Amino acid sequence: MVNTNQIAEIGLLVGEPARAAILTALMDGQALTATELARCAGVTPQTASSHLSRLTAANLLTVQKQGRHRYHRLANADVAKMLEGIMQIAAGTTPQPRKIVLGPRDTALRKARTCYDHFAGQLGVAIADSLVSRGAIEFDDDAGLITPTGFAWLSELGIELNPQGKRSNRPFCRPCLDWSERRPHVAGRLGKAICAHFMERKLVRRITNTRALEVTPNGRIALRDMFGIRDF
Amino acid sequence: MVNTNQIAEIGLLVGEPARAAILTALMDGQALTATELARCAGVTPQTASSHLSRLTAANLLTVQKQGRHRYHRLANADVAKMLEGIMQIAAGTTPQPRKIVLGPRDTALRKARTCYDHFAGQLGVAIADSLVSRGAIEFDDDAGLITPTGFAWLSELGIELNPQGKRSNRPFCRPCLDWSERRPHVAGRLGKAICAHFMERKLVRRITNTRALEVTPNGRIALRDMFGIRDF
DNA sequence: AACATAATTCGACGACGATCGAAGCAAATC
DNA sequence: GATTTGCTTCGATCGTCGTCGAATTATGTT
Repeated sequence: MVNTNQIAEIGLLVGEPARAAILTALMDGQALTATELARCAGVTPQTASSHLSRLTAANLLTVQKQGRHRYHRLANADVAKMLEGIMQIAAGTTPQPRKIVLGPRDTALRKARTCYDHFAGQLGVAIADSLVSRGAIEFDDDAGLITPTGFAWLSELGIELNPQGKRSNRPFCRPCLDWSERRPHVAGRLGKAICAHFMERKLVRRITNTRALEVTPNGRIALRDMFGIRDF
Repeated sequence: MVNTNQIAEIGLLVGEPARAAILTALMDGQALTATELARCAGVTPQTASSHLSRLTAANLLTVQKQGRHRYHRLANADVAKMLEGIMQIAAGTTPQPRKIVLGPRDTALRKARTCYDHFAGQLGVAIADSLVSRGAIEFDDDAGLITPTGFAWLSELGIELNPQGKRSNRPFCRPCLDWSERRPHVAGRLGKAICAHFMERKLVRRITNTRALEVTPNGRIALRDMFGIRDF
């Protein structure tokens, strides 16, 4: 049984700016080294190290040794999902002052980024809209479903979903409310599959040191042909 | 755009045992007074008051004045969902020492309780299992769906769902992984509707001062007739 | 072997915040 | 009006934790 102390422990871990920065930096599913995380959290490596060991001890992160580097990543998708939930609330907390000018980095993040293992930002939302409008998926606040025709169509595009080993015989997908767009994008198995598809074929590429993504020329063509998205 | 400080702020709020206790006490959707919350968090009313004002300022709680009492409740279902997510992780954090003996209160909570607006515990899981086994709903890790036959059958039982005004034309429901049973129970609109149905007809009743529920004699009959659940 | 870099541990400092007593308000009851 | 009860504000105390400098360990490079 979960007691309140265990809950508070998790909250405490997230409730520290440096650690929150580390966790959000890892939200895109990448594995980063301790020093990289220190830099993006704005603290010294010693401090980051202490944070990382605490996060790892609590099973929020896992470490992978590779030479003299230690790569840190989120322990599993559930942790990402929890962080999503917190970000959802955090976004609504302070009606943040209407920013007049967005920094270029912010703009890039809004445009396209990864969210653990799937697309988010305007790109993520545009893909979701396209899938909904052509009846490939159906969305609700809490749930999503891939229609039979959608399943077949995605298959033709080369996006394979493997629902074997699943409790259900229908292919589900998960809507994830985008905190920048305030509209749902596709998460879950389908979101992961789409993201992987684009990554493998180098249709998108990570902008170094951010969670932001850049759509390559081939990617632009693919977005138009697959999803009818023209302005990327 | 959500920055890390906003996230840390939420974490900080949850990351304090007294506040975590307050939030979990409100997880069942009830509204409680400041002193009640103080007692169940194990702090003095002054301390609780300070916590409550912070939680309210952050829009995690809302207050409702009624005479000389101030009733506090979770601001919305999203907050409950966020807490669910945290509890999910908290449950997995420490492989808690295998409890040999459970206190009577724990047993009652495991047996049946509310989770914001729906059933949880053995009761919640049993109902979910029953719905799945008779094909009324289908579950996946992240999503759930009410089948057409399930929809009709629930209607006959007097459990009405109103999917009007919703984005989708299909009735979805949300699986919510039960932290005591480690299996999904029904949340979302359907979960709420079932819970309301049972509450209205006094088929279950709250055990005072806990989130635990008691099944009344009529409730036992209803559970058997509706869902084929015999051992409650 | 010597050196450079990644990462951790240790210790000390400083700040934030949780707590409760005392006092102050507000609303109901006598 | 006086009293009781629910709740909040203020102020002081005390712990905890985040931080970084210095030193240590580990790995890779020259």
